[in-house]
Amino acid sequence: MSFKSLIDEIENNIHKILDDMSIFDISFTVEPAKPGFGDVSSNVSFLLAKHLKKNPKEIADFMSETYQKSKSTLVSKVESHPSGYLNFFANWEKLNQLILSESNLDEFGSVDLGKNSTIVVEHTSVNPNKALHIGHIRNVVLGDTIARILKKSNYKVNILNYVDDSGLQVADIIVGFTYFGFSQDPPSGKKFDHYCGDDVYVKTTEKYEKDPSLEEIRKKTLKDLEDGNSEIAQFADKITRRVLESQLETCWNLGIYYDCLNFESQIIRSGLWGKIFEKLKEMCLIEFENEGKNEGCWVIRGENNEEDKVLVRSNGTATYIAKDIPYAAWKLGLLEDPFKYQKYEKTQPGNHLLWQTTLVSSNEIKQNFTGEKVITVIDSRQARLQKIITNLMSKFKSADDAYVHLGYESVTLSADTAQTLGLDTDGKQTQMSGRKGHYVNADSVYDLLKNKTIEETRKRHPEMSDPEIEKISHHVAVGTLRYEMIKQDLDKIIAFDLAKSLSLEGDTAPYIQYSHARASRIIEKSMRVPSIDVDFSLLNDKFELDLVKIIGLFDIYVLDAAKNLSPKVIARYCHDLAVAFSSFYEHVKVIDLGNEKLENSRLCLVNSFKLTLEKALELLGIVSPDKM
RNA sequence: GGGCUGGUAGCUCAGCUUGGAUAGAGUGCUGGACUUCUAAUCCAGUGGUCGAGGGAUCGAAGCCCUCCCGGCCCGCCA
Repeated sequence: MSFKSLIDEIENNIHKILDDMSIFDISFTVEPAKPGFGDVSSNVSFLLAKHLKKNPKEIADFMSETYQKSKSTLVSKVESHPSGYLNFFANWEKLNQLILSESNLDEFGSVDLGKNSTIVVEHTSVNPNKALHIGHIRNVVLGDTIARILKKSNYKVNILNYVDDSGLQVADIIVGFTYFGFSQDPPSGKKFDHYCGDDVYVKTTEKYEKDPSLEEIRKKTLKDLEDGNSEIAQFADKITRRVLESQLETCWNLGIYYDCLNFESQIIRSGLWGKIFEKLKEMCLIEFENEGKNEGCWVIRGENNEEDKVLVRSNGTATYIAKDIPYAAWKLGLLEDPFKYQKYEKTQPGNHLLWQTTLVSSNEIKQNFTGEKVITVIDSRQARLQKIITNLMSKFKSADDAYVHLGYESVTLSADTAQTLGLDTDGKQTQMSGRKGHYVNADSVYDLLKNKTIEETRKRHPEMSDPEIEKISHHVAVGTLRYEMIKQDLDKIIAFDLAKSLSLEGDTAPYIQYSHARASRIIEKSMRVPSIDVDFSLLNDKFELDLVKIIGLFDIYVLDAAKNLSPKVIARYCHDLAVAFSSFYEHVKVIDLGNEKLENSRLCLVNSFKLTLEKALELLGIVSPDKM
């Protein structure tokens, strides 16, 4: 609750006033005020202006006068602004106590949007034929952050990673291994996923371009992959699992964990498609074409001028999108589960239990990773296909929002970074391409960031041990990378620039983490345990109250982020918190004041800030170091 | 051609869902603050026809329409 308590009080009082006037159908806002306009503002006068045919200022005068008579515990003053706004000033002594006490609770910032319902978040889902590049990281970080925010909002979250182990991209590296003589062992020091992506995949696809006749081999390999008993499929399974393991190392290093790995090959072999196909026919969601260009195919009719989409070819085989339909339905729990479950071979850091589907027998008890709602994180280039699936699922589930495609714009290479990769893009940003080898590996960006941070940390702390520097630098590097991936809106392209991404100043994770380190240091140097049994009336200057206020807004932003599936809301909140604290830090001394009561009150505030920032950063998967 | 999407300060972006006060950050540039709880910081200044035009409104960056510019998608490929 916290700051929300103040808002609720005002909202209730205004409602009562309106009730007395017999006005019931007005949805006014009561929001945290802009700086310089009190603590909370309401636009109620503007809305009444229409209703009562008076000007907003007159109404605001009337409202503020009437409001004085209301029962107030957290409001100290109401003012009507000449513009027509109604501005409220808080009783800070009481609000300080309320906010700072609550911020000490573990569940501070939690909201109950989910009512403990189950939701599936699927993310990552990178073809297991290459290493993750910086574009994949946007997906991974976005998905992981959303999952964290939803957990904080009282959803039970099942996090899935869909492993497309039977597609064309996998076929390509298998062709490389079986026909072009690539060794199964990478050069020493190179991760297996990097080797498959940088060498086998890129060089194999180069060969196709020179010799189009190789297309036959490619097609045949792809077909063999779908038949689980073929030698090729078994070999591919071995290879893709090695790549997957390398990819997971990258994700785990960034603090990203999963609940279950789902394999496309198993979905294909499970026979789920056949069941869905029958259901689609029964429900008349697809049509058989007797003539025209799609003669002999089953299609989904296109909406608003869009082309029809073929689901089943005239030769009876299913297309790519058709494979996604049973999986989507499975995630929503609409199909009888054909899978058994095993623990993944490797343990995730922090002992987060990781399961995987299997079609062979398993001694483990049956698991359930489906959800009442499903969020699938895929970049917006797939928006059209995802829209088709969303439509189908809304028919199956009779709910419009059961299946959500969470789309986001891609990460491109800035002109400068493209140039360092040897590409001339005429001064423009350019799309990454795994096939062509035009990308920046996630692992290498992490390494660069970490090395730079090690250097910076060593400069500041010559006394620090190497393992400690290493640990701090890891958290800062991960934080920097994660923050860059979510701080802007999902519909903005990120033009990744290697040089600029190494900045550790300004609106970056290190700036935010640094504010936490400063707060920790104050507490450490005080040689005291912060308490909430302090005199809250002593916290009364602008820098102190600004900080209390923003601490109190945590749950409001969590709710906003969860409702709108918008992690950048939390990123901005963390930044705002850090700005408020940095400003406080420069202007307000906390220890060695010679006034123990005041020191204790300020220490309580510093500790509240520290605890709240830790919780907020945790939602972004960013660790808060005590020193840096 | 159709569908989706972006256009706000030199650059990168908030604000738009729910119209109202003075359009905010970061970065850049200029200047100032470290014997002090860590300068990965703070403070001040600089910088805006909110892509263009029209419409409804007492009131538009925001809503509606048209247009311009950029990006992505549109296979019986995956």
